[in-house]
Amino acid sequence: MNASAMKASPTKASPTKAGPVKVTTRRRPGRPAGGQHVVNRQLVLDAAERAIRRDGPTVSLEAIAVEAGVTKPVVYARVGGRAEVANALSERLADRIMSAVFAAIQGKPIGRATLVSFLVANLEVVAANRELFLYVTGGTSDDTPLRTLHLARHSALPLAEVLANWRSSNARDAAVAIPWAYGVIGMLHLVSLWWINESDTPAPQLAEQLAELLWSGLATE
Amino acid sequence: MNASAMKASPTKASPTKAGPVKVTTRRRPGRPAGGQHVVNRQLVLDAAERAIRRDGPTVSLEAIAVEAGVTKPVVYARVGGRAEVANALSERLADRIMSAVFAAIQGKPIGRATLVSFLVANLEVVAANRELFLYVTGGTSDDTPLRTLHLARHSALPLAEVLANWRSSNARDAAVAIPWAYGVIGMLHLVSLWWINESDTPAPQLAEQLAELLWSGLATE
DNA sequence: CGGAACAACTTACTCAGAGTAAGTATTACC
DNA sequence: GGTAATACTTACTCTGAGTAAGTTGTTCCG
Repeated sequence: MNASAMKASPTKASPTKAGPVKVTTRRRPGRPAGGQHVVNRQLVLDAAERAIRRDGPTVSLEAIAVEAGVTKPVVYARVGGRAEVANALSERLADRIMSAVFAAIQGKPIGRATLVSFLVANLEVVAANRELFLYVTGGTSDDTPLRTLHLARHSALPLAEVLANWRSSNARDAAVAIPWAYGVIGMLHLVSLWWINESDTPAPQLAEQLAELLWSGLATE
Repeated sequence: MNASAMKASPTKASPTKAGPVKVTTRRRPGRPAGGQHVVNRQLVLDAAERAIRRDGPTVSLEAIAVEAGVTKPVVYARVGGRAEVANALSERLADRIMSAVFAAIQGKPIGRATLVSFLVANLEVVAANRELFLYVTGGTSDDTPLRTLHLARHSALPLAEVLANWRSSNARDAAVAIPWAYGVIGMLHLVSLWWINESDTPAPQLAEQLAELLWSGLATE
């Protein structure tokens, strides 16, 4: 389909000089006046997000470039190839999750209620960034598993630190912190994937179920 | 008949590889005698696994076909495109994991020791199928997240059934079985990914750490 | 026994998208 | 005003997925 290539261009820089068409027409070559980039890394990534939300996880870099109002080499200059775009967006999503999480549990002591807040915040951010989540966890790149790890690390390491401190202050072995953190993030990862695709359980209820597993464990007595 | 000279060329002697001269001679066209396929679905998938182990998760379908001693359209006829190859291999890996798991916990009652056996079996199969694991969890296809779900489902649903029965027999709510199953599988998924890439903790020790989380939960007292 | 029909392939293509080399317009500097 | 630097675009190459058309041997029927 070539339609996607020409989709986002509103006007093809019409030669009629009817007026100052300030639309997101593609920049002309040449060094700009301000000495600054017109479309910086931030804006490219914003455009990438928009394109992903619109076209799903299979958007091409070309489409992202068009959405940003530039051409492919500019995307390469600002952020890099497909893998690096995905990595950058991974970090964005991880940061977004971490902000929501810390906002949700700020000041609270570690306990079951805090755990539920943590889980709900996670689920809600994923739900609000569905296409982005699918993009960074799948996409079309070669290194997906490594990027999954990359994304996970951004969530897991802060969590591991919290866990390690907490365990230490309770006089318990802190060596479990890292595997536990990856475990919890992995749990959230797959449950989120299942949830946004095949379940309509409300987030708080799902969080309660997960909290029951994580807080009390499987043991019945 | 114009090209009697090129008839005898066994293969194109792949220019890039200097590997094993195993190169199975490609079949000539024509209906075979037995009326059966010479290279069936099973053999194609075997070849795919071999190619993945040799070339890593980025093998092309072409390379898989060559490894199988056939050409691309045969691969398409037997198993399908890249996504379907990956799905089929996902099921293979999931079955392999499930066999190991059931062999490990057969007959044992559900308890902490059984949980550890379950986890160790999982980790060991993943470690023994490292490249395959990376292929099915990453690969290069469009639908990776959905295939991840596909792979996970093959492990999660049997587990969910076990959990549901166990919860019911203990007079506890069985509705948590499905989210818990996805949670446990997701935990194993990401921990495995982290483990085979960045950790050298022995499998039994890692399994113990995870078991501590899953069995007793985070609660300290 | 001699075709027509068919089955199982291979060859050779199309198509899309990632990544890059070369060209062009604009500004800055001396 | 001319030269260098800069910020782009155009236009390419290259790889790999997926497919259409051709080729060779087998079977079935008269």
